[in-house]
Formats: sequence, structure tokens, C-alpha cells
Amino acid sequence: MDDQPRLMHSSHGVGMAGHPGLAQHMQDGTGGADGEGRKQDIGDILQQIMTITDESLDEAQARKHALNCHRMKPALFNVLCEIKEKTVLSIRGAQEEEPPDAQLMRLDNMLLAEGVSGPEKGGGSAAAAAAAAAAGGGGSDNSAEHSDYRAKLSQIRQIYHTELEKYEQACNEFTTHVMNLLREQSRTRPISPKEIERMVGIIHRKFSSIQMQLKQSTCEAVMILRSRFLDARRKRRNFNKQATEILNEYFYSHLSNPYPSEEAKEELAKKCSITVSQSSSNIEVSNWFGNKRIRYKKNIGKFQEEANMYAAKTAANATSVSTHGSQANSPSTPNSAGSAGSFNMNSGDLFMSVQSLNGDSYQGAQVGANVQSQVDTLRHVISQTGGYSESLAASQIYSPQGINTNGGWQDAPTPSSVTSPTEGPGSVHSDTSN
DNA sequence: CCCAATGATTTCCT
DNA sequence: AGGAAATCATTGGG
Repeated sequence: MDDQPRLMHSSHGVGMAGHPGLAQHMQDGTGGADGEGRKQDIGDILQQIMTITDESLDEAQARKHALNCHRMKPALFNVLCEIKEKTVLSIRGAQEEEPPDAQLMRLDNMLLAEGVSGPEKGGGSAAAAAAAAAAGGGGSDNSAEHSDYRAKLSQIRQIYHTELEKYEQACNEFTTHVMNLLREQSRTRPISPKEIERMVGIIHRKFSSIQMQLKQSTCEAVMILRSRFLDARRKRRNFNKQATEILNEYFYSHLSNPYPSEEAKEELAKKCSITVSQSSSNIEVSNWFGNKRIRYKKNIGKFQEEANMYAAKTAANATSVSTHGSQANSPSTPNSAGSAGSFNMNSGDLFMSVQSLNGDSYQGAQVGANVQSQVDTLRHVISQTGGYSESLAASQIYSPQGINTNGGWQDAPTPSSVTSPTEGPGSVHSDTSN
């Protein structure tokens, strides 16, 4: 009944604007043409409409019905709709074209990328829960953190989907409700189907903006989750002793060329049980070697002790494993030799092949019991002169440091520090200055 | 709490 | 692409 005044206004307006003084005119009774008769009708109708508020409800209802059934009703309705269209809707209509929302697209893309809105492995919340359980329980090759992350993610996903569903349902309900209402009211108000359509569009837009908020907050949640779990990538855990041992062993036994191939990396990763996941374990190994190389090179003195230790260790291993050490020693020592010299000068593959063949055993073979001293002396020798090393065929081959003199994988930043074997650590202070 | 060690990331270079 | 170098950020020992 709120509509009554409005109805009256508009009809009033129409009457005045379109046919000024129409009512009076007709009441004069002048003119007897057909048109005049119709005008008379319209006048009556308007009159009735205007006085409708004075009547009782029942009467009004009856009148309404009568008006609805009036033969002029559709025409009048159309006129009113038209005018309304021109005055109000056209203004609104101009600016209602929605721009293809970039923001929304971004959100959608992200949700898709994060696997929140994407094709679910299954359907509905039950599947989400199942996925979460699976991730938590049977986490194939991921750390606990990772599975935790996935569980949380699927939780978010579930919430997102239920909310989305709720919104959709609400939107539909509301839309049909409004549509019914408008249709109903179109019997008493000038509401065209077009307008209803437009209204539906407005409603949908409103709801989609709500939806966007939902998406946005979901995205935020995912981001937070990421920052807490995956992006805690800087959160490092130290490798366990065994792992570092294995890596160090490899590093120092390949000191001449500490660049493990992909396969080697994989192998190492496996051995170190850094098998977080196939792909990332190699990265970890690569990181380790990258760090090691740079840090070793930067301050060889500091690593001297460590180097000797691992040299001794590998040597010991080799000797214990293989008896052919002694005989192999001088002739086949190549590995290290290859390392130093051949790395740059000779063909890489030769060196590689040799190394891969007996890389591990070389030290054992050569050094035997007093590995350490030999190592040190050799280093010493090499670091000092190139000529000298020549005379000591084996040693030349041997020492990793030789490389840096040649400009191997390192540019020999601290050659002097290598001075005396026993003073290995002592030399450190000179390095510490670096 | 300070600091060295160290794993990870970033930037630049080849 | 992969490495070197610089840098960041955490860990763990004192």
C-alpha cells in the first residue's frame, strides 16, 4: 500500500503532462466523437485512482480488480512504463554496464591456481574431508608440515565451497522472490518485464560482489596459510649429521671438481635421506654444494681441518674396502690428478671417467696409513710450486689445491694460507682476516 | 642475547 | 640452465 501515493503521483503526472485539463474538459460534456468517449474513460479511471485512498479496503480491492480488468488498463500501463523508463531507468541504465572485473578474474585465477576453486578430486565436502584425511595420514612423500598445509588448504576449500553454495542459493531465492514480488506488483505499478530483468541483474551483481568478498577473504586465508607453511621456506632445518657427512665426503673426495651431476645429486639426496620430494631434494643438494663451494673457496684455511678429516675418512674407507689400493696407487691415482690438471687443460671426460671409476679409492690407495700427513704435505707442495709438483707425479695429480693454482673451479684467493700442514688451523687466522 | 654456522633465496653472469 | 656471489633468516652454542 505504500505504492498508492506513488501510483497517484505518476498517474497524476501523466494526466497533467499528457492531457492538461483533460478531466475538466470532459466534464464539460463538449464534443461527442469517439476519441472524446475514450478520454472520458481515461478521465474516469484517473479520477477513480485518485480517490481510491478514500475508500475502504474492500471497496478499494474491488475497485482495483475493476481497474485491472478495464480495457484501457494495458494501454495505460504501457504509457506509464514508458514514461518511467524514460525518466528513471534510462539514467540508471546508462551506467550499469559492468566492466569485466579484472579483480574478480585475478581472484578466480589465484583460487584456481591454489587448487581451492579448481576441479576437486571428487565432489562436495565429504570428498574434501577425505582429501584432507588422506593428506594428513598417508602423505606420500611430503613432510608433516606439508601435509598439514594441505589439510588446512582443503579446510579452506571446504569452507569456501559451502559458503559459495550458500550464497548461490540465497541469490536464487532472493531473485525469485523479488521477481514474484515485482510481477505481483506489476498489476498495480508500472513495471515492465524489462525492468524486472534489470532488477534481477542488479541483484545478481550485488550478490556477486558479496561473492567477490568471499573469494577475497579466501585468497587472504590461503596467502596466510602459505606464508605460514610453504613460505616458511626460509625456515631451515639443519641437515642431520649423517647427511652432512655424506655430502662432505663427496665434496672432499671430489674437491677437484665438486659439481655433482644430476644423477649424483639424486644419489646423494637418497643417501642423505633428504628425500622430502624427488624434485626438491636435488635442489637441497645443489644448494648445499653451492654453499659449500663458495664457502670453501672463500676461506680454504678454515676448512683445512675438515678437508683432512674427510680425506682420511674416505681413505680409510677405501683401504678397508679394497685391497688393491697399494698397487693401484701410483699408476691410477689419476683421479685427483685429473682433477687438478685435467680439469682445465685436458679433456674433461677422461678425467670424469677416471674419477667415477675409482674416485673414492684413490686416496686410500695412495695414502695408506698416514693419510693426513701425506695430504698435508702434498697440499703444501702444490701450493708452493708448479715445478715441484711435476717431479712428484703422483702428488701433482693428487692435490686438489692444484686446481686453484691453475684457476680451476676456484680462483685461488687464499693460497698462502695452505702453508704448513700441522699448522693448518693456525693458518686460519690469516684467513679470518678475509 | 650475541654470534658463528648454515640452509635458502636472490641477483647477476655466462 | 646452472653457477658464483651476496644476502637473508634461522639455528644452536656460548
